[in-house]
Amino acid sequence: MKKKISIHDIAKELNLSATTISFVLNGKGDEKKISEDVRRKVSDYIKKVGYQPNMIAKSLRTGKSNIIGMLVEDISDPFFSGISRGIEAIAYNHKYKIFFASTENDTEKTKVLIKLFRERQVDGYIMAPPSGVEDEIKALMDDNVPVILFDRYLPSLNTSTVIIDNYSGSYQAVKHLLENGYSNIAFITLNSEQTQMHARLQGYIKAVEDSLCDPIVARLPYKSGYQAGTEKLIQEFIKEHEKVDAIIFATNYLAINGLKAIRDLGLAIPGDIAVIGFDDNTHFNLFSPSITAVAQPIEEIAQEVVQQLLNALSDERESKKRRTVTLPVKLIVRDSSFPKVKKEIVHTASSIMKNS
Amino acid sequence: MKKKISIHDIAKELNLSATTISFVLNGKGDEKKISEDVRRKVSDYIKKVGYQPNMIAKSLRTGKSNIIGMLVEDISDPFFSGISRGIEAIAYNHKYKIFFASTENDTEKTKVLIKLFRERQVDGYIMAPPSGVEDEIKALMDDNVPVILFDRYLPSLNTSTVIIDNYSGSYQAVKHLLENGYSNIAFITLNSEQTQMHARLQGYIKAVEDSLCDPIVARLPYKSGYQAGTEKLIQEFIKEHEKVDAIIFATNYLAINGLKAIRDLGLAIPGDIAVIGFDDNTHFNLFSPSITAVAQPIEEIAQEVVQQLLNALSDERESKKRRTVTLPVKLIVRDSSFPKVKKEIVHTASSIMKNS
DNA sequence: TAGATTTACGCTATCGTTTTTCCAAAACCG
DNA sequence: CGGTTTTGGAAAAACGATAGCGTAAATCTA
Repeated sequence: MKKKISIHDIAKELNLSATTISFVLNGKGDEKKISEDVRRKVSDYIKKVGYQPNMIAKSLRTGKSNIIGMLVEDISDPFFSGISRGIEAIAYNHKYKIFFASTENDTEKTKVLIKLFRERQVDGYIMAPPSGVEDEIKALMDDNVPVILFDRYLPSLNTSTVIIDNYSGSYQAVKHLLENGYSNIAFITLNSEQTQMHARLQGYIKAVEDSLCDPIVARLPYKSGYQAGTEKLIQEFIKEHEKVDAIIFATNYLAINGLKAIRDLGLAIPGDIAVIGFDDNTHFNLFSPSITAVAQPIEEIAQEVVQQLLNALSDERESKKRRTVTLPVKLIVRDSSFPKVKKEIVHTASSIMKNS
Repeated sequence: MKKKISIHDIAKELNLSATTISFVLNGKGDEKKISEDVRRKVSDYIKKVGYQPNMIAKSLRTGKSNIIGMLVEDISDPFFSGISRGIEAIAYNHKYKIFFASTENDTEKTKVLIKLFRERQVDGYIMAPPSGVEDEIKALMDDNVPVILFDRYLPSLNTSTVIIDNYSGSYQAVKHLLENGYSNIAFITLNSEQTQMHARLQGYIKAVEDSLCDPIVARLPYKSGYQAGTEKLIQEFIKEHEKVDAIIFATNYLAINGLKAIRDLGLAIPGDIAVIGFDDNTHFNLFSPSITAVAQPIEEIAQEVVQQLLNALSDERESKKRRTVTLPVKLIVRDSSFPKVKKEIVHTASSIMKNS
């Protein structure tokens, strides 16, 4: 590896002190009254030899790394990778780099990751945390390191948070199905106490109860591991609940497996079962039928998260303030929740025929 | 921010020298003959106060950052995020962290990113490079910094590379379609000279010519920006080529837009047009019909890339060797390329009827 | 028991910056 | 012209850890 050129090499070459080079480099020429002459000499030389400052040394000295640590559940999940993309782009414009890592929702792994990030002196954190890392996050905040949570939060902690209106998302979904003539609406979720999952469930329950119906809920094990397992479980659930005419899936992962399950059972959507997914997917409108979904505002989440973090980063006082922003969701109506009406008529007709 | 505890603080507290602490910390106790007694004292104290070494200082001193820079086209693209996920996981086990960034296939942005990474003394690079960054990559290699390319390579550069057998992928796709009775097979690709796109096109052309057919190729502008634009272009292409009975899309992005185009034209798959996508997608088997695709071995690519990089990183000599690994692809046959035979018969029958 | 060897650490320079303090010379001021 | 400011920059001390020597004390050797 070729010897990299340092600020001292430049100083020596130009018969100046490292201090002066540093000032010029950092645009403190005015403040520190460096003559135009020297400034130009320095800039020219730097350009000529292609000098690149050593950020590591800089970080060591200043205590700032200009790195943001981002912990998500799974970087290859479309929701998280979409948000990551947005965040990376904005951060890049503000001279921040992002360290991404996947927690896999594993508390221990997350702790290790936080430790790793701390060792690297990351300036701020963006996380979709698993439960069980409250102490670590608390420690960060106690040390005045900005932390922004998104997607979910930790109830016992007062943090800055960007979430979406999960409750309303489910509520809207149920209402929509009811309006379209579905009356036995099931909710398939994960057996998780994470806040976003909880809110989605509560929104569903409230909406169903408001309509004087009974909630029908399936809570699938969280770490089922194999997709096949999830699909099987959903199939069983559907078979055990014959009268269910609509299902809301609480996550994208569940929706995909649910669609497989429904397909493999030979059922029609929305003829036999209407479907709504939570968290939209680029491909949902290509499915046959296209899939109705509660869409999360990916772009806005990314923007809001970064904005909050940058604020906290730039202003000590600001970082003390903790605010929770709740972004609205949007129900994207497609064919999988098409009004049941027509179907009903046919149905009724055939029933009549049978009954007569 | 609370004052962080340093190795010297520990030394002072325990009446030892920083050196000793460092040795214990780095497991050089044996080599440097540190007594069990001292070792325990140090470890205990470290655990007690929760000391965390400052990687930045360490990096400055050692010249190694234990960071790998990874440049992909778009971190939110399923292909790239899938690979990133795999790479991150493996690297994590080897104490390496990854810096991800999206190049957006923009040469200038890529150059800036490489510069940014260099400033941070990144130990090694993994890239799916746009064209035009040959000089920067050359400079890295000249400085003995390991670089592994994947997905595509730069013909003018002798680098370590992990790619897939794009040529064979297209070839197999064409053969498969021919076997299933399709004879007017079009290829829709991007107007890009990137190696992977080029190989895919060549494989298609060779296969078509081997079968004494004429290639029918659409090269869509690379940066069409809007999806809608791409879809429109594909629609026009289809309308202009009535006899085409099968299309191979050279990328996932094209396949998705192509499917939309076909749907919006009211054409049936595979009845009117059979479809094969290059690069499989989790959702392709949920589409109706399910979509045949050439699948890339995501896991293997990630593994191979990291393995090569780790080798180069651990062994100076190894890093001089440049090898290109070509991984096989796999044609996943689904319904969108279902044999045309039956249809043909019906067709013929109806033709006869019409003609008679 | 003198000298050699081994054991168990310590000293200090160093990595490349930034930052605080300091200083000579020039400029200004009445 | 003596003293005060201003100008333009230098010197040196961090930042936190590591590495190359160095060395005192303990143990061994003959």
